[in-house]
Amino acid sequence: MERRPAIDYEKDLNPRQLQAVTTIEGPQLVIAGAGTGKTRTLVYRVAYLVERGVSPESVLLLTFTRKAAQEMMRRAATMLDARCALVTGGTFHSFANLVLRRYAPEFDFSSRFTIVDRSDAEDIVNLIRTELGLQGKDRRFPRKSALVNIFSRVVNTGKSYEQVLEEEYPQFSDELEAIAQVAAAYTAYKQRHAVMDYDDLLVHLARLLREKDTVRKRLSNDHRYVMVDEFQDTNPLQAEIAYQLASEHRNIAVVGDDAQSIYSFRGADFRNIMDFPKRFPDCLITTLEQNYRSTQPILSLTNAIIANAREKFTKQLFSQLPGGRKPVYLRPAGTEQQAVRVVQEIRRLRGDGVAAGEIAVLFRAAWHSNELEVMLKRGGIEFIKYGGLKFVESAHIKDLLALLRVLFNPRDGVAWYRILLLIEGIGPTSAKQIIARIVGAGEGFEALTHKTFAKRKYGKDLGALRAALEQVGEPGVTPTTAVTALMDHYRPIMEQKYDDAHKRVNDLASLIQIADNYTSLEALLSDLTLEPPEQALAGRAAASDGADRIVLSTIHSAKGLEWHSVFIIHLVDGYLPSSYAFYKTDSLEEERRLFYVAATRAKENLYLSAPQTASGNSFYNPDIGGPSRFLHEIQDLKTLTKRVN
DNA sequence: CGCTTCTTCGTTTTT
DNA sequence: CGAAGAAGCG
Ligand SMILES: Nc1ncnc2c1ncn2[C@@H]1O[C@H](COP(=O)(O)OP(=O)(O)OP(=O)(O)O)[C@@H](O)[C@H]1O
Repeated sequence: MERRPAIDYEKDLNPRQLQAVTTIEGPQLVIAGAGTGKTRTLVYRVAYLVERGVSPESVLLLTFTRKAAQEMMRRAATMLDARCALVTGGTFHSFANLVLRRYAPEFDFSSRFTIVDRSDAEDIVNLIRTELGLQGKDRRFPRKSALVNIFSRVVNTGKSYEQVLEEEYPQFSDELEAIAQVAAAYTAYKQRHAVMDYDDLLVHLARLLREKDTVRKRLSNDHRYVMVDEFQDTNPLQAEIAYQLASEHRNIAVVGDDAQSIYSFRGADFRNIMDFPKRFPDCLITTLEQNYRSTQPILSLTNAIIANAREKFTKQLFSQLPGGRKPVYLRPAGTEQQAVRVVQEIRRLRGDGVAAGEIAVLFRAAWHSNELEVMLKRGGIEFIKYGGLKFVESAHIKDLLALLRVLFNPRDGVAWYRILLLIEGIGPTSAKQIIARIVGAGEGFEALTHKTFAKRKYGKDLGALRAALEQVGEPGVTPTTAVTALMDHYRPIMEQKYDDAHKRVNDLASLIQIADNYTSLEALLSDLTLEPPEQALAGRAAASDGADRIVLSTIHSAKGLEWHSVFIIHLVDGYLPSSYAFYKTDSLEEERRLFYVAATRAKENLYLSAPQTASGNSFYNPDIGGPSRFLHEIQDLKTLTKRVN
């Protein structure tokens, strides 16, 4: 076992952190501002537990976002010795997936379920909507994306359909009954076809814990120490899961910052964090005020940003890090000049020896970096972009994945639908008939060569499909073998379908690379949905993995991370805050917190860029105007920042 | 079934 | 403005 120097807890932690780390029994809440060492407290606590003989597998670390989960698990793994790499954890969704693979049969669900992403969910809902004949020319029925949104809102907020419709979709409140009907059919479909959407993972896990006492006891006893990072981002469903997991021992430590709550759109409420002490009146509450990430000039600005929030628990932070430069305030003439300016500044930082991986550009919405990306490419600067069209969302990858999915779960109706529509001569009607035989009549692959279909003009193609699937489907195939074989089947189809097939072939090849890291098809498929390679498609082929590159990220995805130098671009009313939030107080408050999260990512350098003119999304372009109101409202902006051209 | 043409509608963030 | 959906034709 690799030896690392013993941890000196008293040296590495301040007294309050130390108390939180060494209090290992019972409930506790750490509520503290950005960069005060909340995650550090958690990972030291992991080491402390393991050092005292707690088995690492019984320590469970959970959080909502993938990036924060990765960061948390990565930091935990570097502690103490190799044992710390064995702690369980990740996102709530990935944990739910693991548990449900084992316990789904408890509620009559197949363990070999596949996980559907948003676009699959929309496709299913669309099928149902057509089948139920709910669209009419004079009828204003929600489109598929709205329906899926509504369903998800209901699940994540715990509100009723009635309430969600009234509050968020008043234009559809007449359709309550029909919407509920679609929802019921959607649920039935998912059970019949053994598929779960993202929300189902949480719903089913919560239900399992709530209703199956023996399972709850067992899981709770398996995970004697439950810890949740970024607790302000958990919604009621996730909070319930955490509480149930701790039900047998009450060893639950949660850390969070109400000022960084930015996921209300999926049911998180920053006030929820205050429910913890209500539920556990005897809990230890730790607050932290010293920031160890940023220099004082940056902190003075971020304190000023959050000071304008209406409601907040956390206090002013201070830093003892030496030196530091004032945040730079840029006012480029337009968005193109902004991109040029940022590239220029990045070059300067690189010249000064700042590593590329220590530089990040943050923004509100994925498309805000489009211009900058062009400029960076032109300048030969490599970058990683988080957000935007992902590798697994491109049509050809989805096609190939559909083939893998039916191999793993032959009942997966959406996957079949996608595969069948690729065949010339098969449209929605034939596809449904064929699927009815495969799944409904339980015939499996054999249905593909059933005499009804064999004599139709696409009979030969169905036969070839069956042969391809059966050839791979031998027990014990490795994911690599499966992907390679199905790629041989799919490639000619792709070449016929897409003009730019020669480019797409590279992506299929990267899928083989990815598959190489897996030993089971289940793990490959689950990961590709739950933790897909999040790099946008564009950069994939060019960039060698692990290379040190500039990061472009949405603010949401930057949560929990830190960089030496951070740029926040498009600090313009209409972008940040998003014009969508202008007229809702709560949303505006959340937009401010978003700005706060972005600014608190910076260790040494912070650049704020507010272009003087910014054309919005061309058509829907209201109120995009001056610098962000969150800059305006800061009284001492002039002294807190350095204006540079 | 697969194609074209016309109309309508919503617009952000994540798993 | 662009995507989704309705409608119509061969
Ligand atoms: N007591 C300490 N001594 C030295 N460095 C510390 C201490 N506490 C935290 N740090 C460092 O400060 C930085 C921020 O810590 P950490 O990421 O744990 O904060 P956080 O509270 O989780 O922040 P956020 O809420 O913004 O994600 C890290 O680089 C961490 O190593």
